Amino acid sequence: MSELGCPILHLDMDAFYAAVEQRDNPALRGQPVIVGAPPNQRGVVCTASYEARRFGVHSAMPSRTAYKKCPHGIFLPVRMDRYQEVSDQIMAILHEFTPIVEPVSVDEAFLDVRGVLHAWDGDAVNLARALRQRIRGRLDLTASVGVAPNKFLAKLASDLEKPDGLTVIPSDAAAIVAFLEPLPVRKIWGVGEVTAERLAGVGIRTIGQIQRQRLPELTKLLGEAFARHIWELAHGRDDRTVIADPVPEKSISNEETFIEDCADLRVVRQTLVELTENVGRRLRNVGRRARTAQIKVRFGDFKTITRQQSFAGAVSSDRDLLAAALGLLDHERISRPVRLIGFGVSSLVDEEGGGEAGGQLLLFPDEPSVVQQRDAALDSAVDRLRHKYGPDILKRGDWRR
DNA sequence: TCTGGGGTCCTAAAGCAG
DNA sequence: TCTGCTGCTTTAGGACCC
Repeated sequence: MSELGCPILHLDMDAFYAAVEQRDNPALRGQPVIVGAPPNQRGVVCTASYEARRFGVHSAMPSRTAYKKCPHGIFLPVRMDRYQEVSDQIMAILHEFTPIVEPVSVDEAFLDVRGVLHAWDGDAVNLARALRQRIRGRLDLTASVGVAPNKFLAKLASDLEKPDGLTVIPSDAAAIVAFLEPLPVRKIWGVGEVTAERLAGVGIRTIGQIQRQRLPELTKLLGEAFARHIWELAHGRDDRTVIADPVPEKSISNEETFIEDCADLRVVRQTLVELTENVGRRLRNVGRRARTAQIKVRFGDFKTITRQQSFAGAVSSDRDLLAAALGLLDHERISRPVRLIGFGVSSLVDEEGGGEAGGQLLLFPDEPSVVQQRDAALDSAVDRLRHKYGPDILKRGDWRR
């Protein structure tokens, strides 16, 4: 657990996507705004404004269901670029308060403020108030903030008085245990539907019941590592630190759900080609190579399979990625309609170097092969064209292995 | 009845090597 | 040569998060 008196802040923007839309277009203020898939298509709600939530609409709900609950709702598409832009402005403001900021997502961050409290009379609540005021003043958006001795409690706190809330959990171990006692197990970060069901199966529904449970019993149910983790959290103990350095991505993927299940394998293949090219472009953009490629296929009944392949070395060319993607797909001999197709890469290494297995096997290790040089030049030219004129400027023809 | 997309992390099984 | 053990890696799947 972080030392008592060294508080951590968790900032969570209120209904972020919807709030940005309402701010950018004042005509939407006070309206039930629902950001996500259109109501007549497959897809879910990303964010609902508080006006829409009053009708029972919430994130992750199918858009069709949201429409039934709130037929007069204003459905808007996700404008991720815009939210990312506003997110950058928020993170810049957070950095005005402390250098130790860990973004969790576009609308959430942890702050370690122990080194800057002297400027706020030693009181993190003063800092938190100023932080919320500055975000509201400059960006016209509201945020909820939790102040607590560790990350888990700070996150829990920020959620308690949404929207526009400021909640403090003091550093008193006994008070913390008592505070957690009546809360449902789902409030523990990492306990989702499945784990909650499993716990309910042995009569555990509140955090207090976990506190009173013997660790070996919990281990039988959830496994060693996970049981200990949630047992510690249930007692309000969490020693994870706020990490300011951005962690490089460990995988890159792209997937698409068809508007209707697709029985035409040629369409599935063509979609896979486009997804793979997109992943390849992003991979090269961040200057990395992949050692593993994976396809994902979801069928009409929601059964999902993944198939993966490791490369002898690390690759980043469309030629290598497409060969892997289509090879994996063809190997499956798919004979029923496909709901979703996806492609992803993992085990990423830096473009140059990457260890002894970082590059591909070469006849002359000091210089890339002619084929590799040609592929890299081609990919680079295509990437530049697509960056300039959009992703649809070039379409690959009949791609064969 | 409906269930997106992009990630991370964990687990279990299987294959392989010492 | 066979068997058991252990540890590592790969693969597949699943839970969870926003």
